This record gives sequence, structure tokens and C-alpha cells, in this order.
Amino acid sequence: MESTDPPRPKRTAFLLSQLGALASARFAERTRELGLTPSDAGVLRLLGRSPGLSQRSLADRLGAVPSRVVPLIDSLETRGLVARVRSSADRRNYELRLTAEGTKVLGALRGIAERHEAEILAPLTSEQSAQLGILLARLASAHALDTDLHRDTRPA
Amino acid sequence: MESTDPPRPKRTAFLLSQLGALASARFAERTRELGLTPSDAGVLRLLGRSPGLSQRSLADRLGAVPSRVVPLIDSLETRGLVARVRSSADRRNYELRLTAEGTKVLGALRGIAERHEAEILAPLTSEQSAQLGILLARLASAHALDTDLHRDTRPA
DNA sequence: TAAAATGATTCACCTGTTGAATGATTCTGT
DNA sequence: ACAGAATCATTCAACAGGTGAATCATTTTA
Repeated sequence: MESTDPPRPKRTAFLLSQLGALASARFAERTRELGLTPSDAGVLRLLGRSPGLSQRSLADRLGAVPSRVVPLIDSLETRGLVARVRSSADRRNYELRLTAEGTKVLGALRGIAERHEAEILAPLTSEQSAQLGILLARLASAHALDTDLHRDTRPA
Repeated sequence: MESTDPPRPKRTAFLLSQLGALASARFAERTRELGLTPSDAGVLRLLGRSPGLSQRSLADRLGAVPSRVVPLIDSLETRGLVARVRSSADRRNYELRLTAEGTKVLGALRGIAERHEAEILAPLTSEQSAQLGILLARLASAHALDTDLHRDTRPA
């Protein structure tokens, strides 16, 4: 047994990595109960808030590449949660929209997100949670992480 | 423009996920400059602190499966950073040890970890960093994340 | 109207990972 | 001492998630 190292402010960044991985894994477990991947959840969330998005702009907001979006939407379309409609204004685009079922699932997703938040923060008092939220928000904005999800970073 | 939602303590868990992913990605960039993956770094770190480990117990501590450890050590051995020596006590085991070169690289890795920590926490004052460290440590221990790296979770 | 740009798609490919099967060695109980 | 069970390392086939290049249809630019 050693006495613990005296000046050790060293592990905070690693704790952040590990807790982030933990939070992501727990969230994935929860969405899996709805038959969704976290990516699916992100798509539904974005389409709920911005109906009519094209796959391209969806890709941008997700921080994904367009070819990645194709099978993602394929799968959601197959399950009847998202509809692809050709844009009449520009027939290269699809306008992506939630179906009624998709909207319903999005609602369930919001409940899941709430329980997720509660589970992760359960060990802290509400003051501590608030404090943590402030510190993390400061880090996120300083590191240019979009407060929302992923940010639009198209070249020009 | 909407006025911002009044009671929204909702995004903290997601911030945690995103910042964790950011921290992991930045650390990966740094280790890549040494020609190492984050997994490589974890192995070197563990072997530095526990020389003579078998692949099996290394797998346990990394939270990995033994078959995963094989190519990991293969690669480090090829690069001359780790040595496999059959245990004379139990010839099924290897005793894994850092080579002189491996020890040198581990030293470089410590420097990297320090700069990584500094970069991630740069947006915060030192009081805020300390506060964040406390909160994250509390979460980690409550969620049964080993304070160190991965924990030993063998069945029995 | 020809040429460039854009959206969606396909495809081959890569990385990291897992689980089952195998061979060598050691441990167990009788 | 020995048969059988357990353990370590290894191979292998397979999978998920993700990426970049090439392609086709459509629209924009000049």
C-alpha cells in the first residue's frame, strides 16, 4: 500500500473519456430497447425539429458523410418511421419527414433521454448536477462543440 | 428567436458523451504521433505499472477479450516495445514486459497525457478544473468505473 | 446549350471487435 | 499416477460502423 499521490489533478481528461463512453453505452442500451441505434435516434430527433431536410443537410448536421446517411434512412424507411419524398423544387433532393409512427417513436425517445439523464446524474445532488452542467457547457463551447448535436461544418 | 427554455437541466448527459468523445479523439491524435493507438498506450501504461502480466490478466484489466490482446501484443512486440517471455512457473503463460525502448515510449506517453489534460481543461480556471475533477470522480466511483483504467471483472 | 456543381447511391475497403474452436499445459480428485 | 476438467494463447470467420472514390440524374452557371 502506498499513500496516494499528493498533487494529482492529472486524471480529469481521462475520467471525461471514460464517463463519456459510459454515458454513450448506457444510452445505446436504452435506445436498443426501442430497436434503434443511437444514430437512428439522432436522425429522428433532427427530423422532428427540422422536417423536410435533405439527406445532404442531414449528413452535415449529424457530422456524417452522405453515403453513411443512405443506409441509415433506408433502415428507418423500411421500418416506417421516416418517409422519403422527392422535392418538387429540386428533384435531386429528398425531403425527409417523420411518419406518424416515427413521431410516436420520437416521443418515446424523449422519455428515454430523460431517464438517461436522471440515471447518469443520480449520484450527484441537484446543485452538483447544475454545477457540472455549467462546467461541461463551458468546455463544449470553448472546444467548438455545437451545444445541440453536431454542427454544420461544410467547407463553403 | 425564442427565449431560451427556463428549466433545462436536460443535456448534461449528452454533453458528457460528446466531450468524452472529443477527449478520446484528441488523445488518439496525440498517440498517433508516436505511432501508437490508444489501446497500445493502455497496454504500455499497464505493463509499466505491472510488469510480468500474462495476456489473460492484461485482457481483464483492459476490459478486453484475450483474443483481442494477441494482435495488440504482436504489434508491440514487432516494434520492439514489449517482450513475450514464457513463464517458467507456468509455461502456458507469457510474462509481458516493456523493453528499454518500450519504457522510453512510455515516458513520452506520460508527457503526452499531461499536454492532453492541459489542452482539454484549458478553458477552465484551475478552481473550475478541480471542481470538475471532483464531480467526475464522484460519478465514476458511483457508476463503478474503476478510478484507474478498466476494472477486473472476471466471473469468479 | 455546354460545362461545372450538387444530391443520392453503390461499392470496395478498413478498423476494431467478438465468439467459437484448437492445441498446449497445468490442476483436480481419486 | 492418471483421466478429466480447467486455463492460456492462438487462429479464424464474421460483424458493425464508418470512409472515400466512382457513378448517375438533376440543376446551376456562364
